[in-house]
Amino acid sequence: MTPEAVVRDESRTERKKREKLTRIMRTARQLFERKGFDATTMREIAAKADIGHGTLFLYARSKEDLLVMMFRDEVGRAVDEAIATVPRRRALIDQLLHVLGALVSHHERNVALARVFVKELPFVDDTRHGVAAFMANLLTHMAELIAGAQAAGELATEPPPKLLASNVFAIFFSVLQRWLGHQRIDAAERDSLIRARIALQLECFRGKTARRASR
Amino acid sequence: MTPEAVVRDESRTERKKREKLTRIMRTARQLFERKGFDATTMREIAAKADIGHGTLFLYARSKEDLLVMMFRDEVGRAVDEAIATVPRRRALIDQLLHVLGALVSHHERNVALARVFVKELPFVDDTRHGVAAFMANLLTHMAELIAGAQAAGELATEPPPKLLASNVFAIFFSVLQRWLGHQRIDAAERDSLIRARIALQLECFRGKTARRASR
DNA sequence: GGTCAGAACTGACCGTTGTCAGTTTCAACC
DNA sequence: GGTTGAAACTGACAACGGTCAGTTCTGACC
Repeated sequence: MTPEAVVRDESRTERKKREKLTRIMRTARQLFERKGFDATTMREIAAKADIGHGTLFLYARSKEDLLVMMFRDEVGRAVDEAIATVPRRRALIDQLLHVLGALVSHHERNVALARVFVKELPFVDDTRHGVAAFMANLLTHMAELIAGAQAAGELATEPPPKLLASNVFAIFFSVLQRWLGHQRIDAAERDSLIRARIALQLECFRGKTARRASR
Repeated sequence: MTPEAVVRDESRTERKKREKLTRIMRTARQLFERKGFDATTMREIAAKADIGHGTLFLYARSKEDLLVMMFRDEVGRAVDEAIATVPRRRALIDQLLHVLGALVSHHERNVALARVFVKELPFVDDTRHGVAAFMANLLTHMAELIAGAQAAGELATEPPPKLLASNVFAIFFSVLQRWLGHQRIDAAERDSLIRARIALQLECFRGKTARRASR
């Protein structure tokens, strides 16, 4: 099924819905970025998107939901690009940080909005927007990088890649939460913490070559 | 300074404030537990605590804040007790799970409230209630358990205990978020995930005896 | 092209949280 | 015990998010 076919198959209703959603997302992005999350009202977004404000709640269950949908799109694209440009023949940790760094970079563009996103992320209802799919995609690719390092002998083969990827992401995410949360740490400390703590999880499983060299 | 001295030094204003806070917390706990978080209103809490509802906002910046204050107290006590009863001469992971398990047990009493708490925890303003102190306390004691295992030769001495404790907690917390968040996993899966993933972080640093035995 | 079921849409409405200008209470000092 | 400045308190108020009964649109079928 080509994209054209998809578009052609679309009924008028479906096309209008899609266009409306696009309009909503663009408007929301503009307002959230210009005025901030709290200062933007759902009524305002609806008015600027030229729909009744009740309609807006058919597309996003809540204001937070709207922001998560928006971020999921943007962050998803950023991560996809980062995955496509992972440097080959580099240490595993640098490859992982290449991907996770893309996430950080995106969040750095607007810390206040990122805070809301990161706060909601673990709690959104995944049946609506594809947050679960986004996470699954990210973890799968991280697991592939890990499996690659295992195949190359950089890492011991015992730990299941998926489980290790989950741990690495959990560690990363906790630093992200700390950065965006109450404890105001600066960018430098954030980055060095991310590296040090992920290294602590990977280090132990360093391949036999690496381990012998270090002892 | 004995507690009596503290009480004696207290002015009438200060005593009334303290009593009012106690009354607020007790009332909030009752209502939150009976009716749930959303169904309880700030006006209702204020009325039952016999204060103007504007006053309530002098004691808790928001409704979420109120819940966090309440949980911080309860969970703090639960953790302190767990720390005091850590089994000696057991594997490190069992000791850590003894403490973290106390947290889980408490949250199991009311999952809906725990969800709000866990969602807010990384983002509360730590200058008000002692959330930062609570976390510092927990991480310090976890680090002590780790240092103990290192001294006993159960664990390699390279990893800084504090850093390792942070990682263990991050991993634990991510499973907690997943349990309370969108992906509904059951208690059994939650517990086995917690154990497996923390083991993955600790395993690598198993002391020389243990490592030799396992190879 | 007429009919109809259901999907999409709307805005008046509700109850909420959180604010703030004005009021009361308090303790320290004369 | 009178004065006073500040801290604690209050509830009318504003503005918001979210709901839902009623309305409009749409496309499938005869």
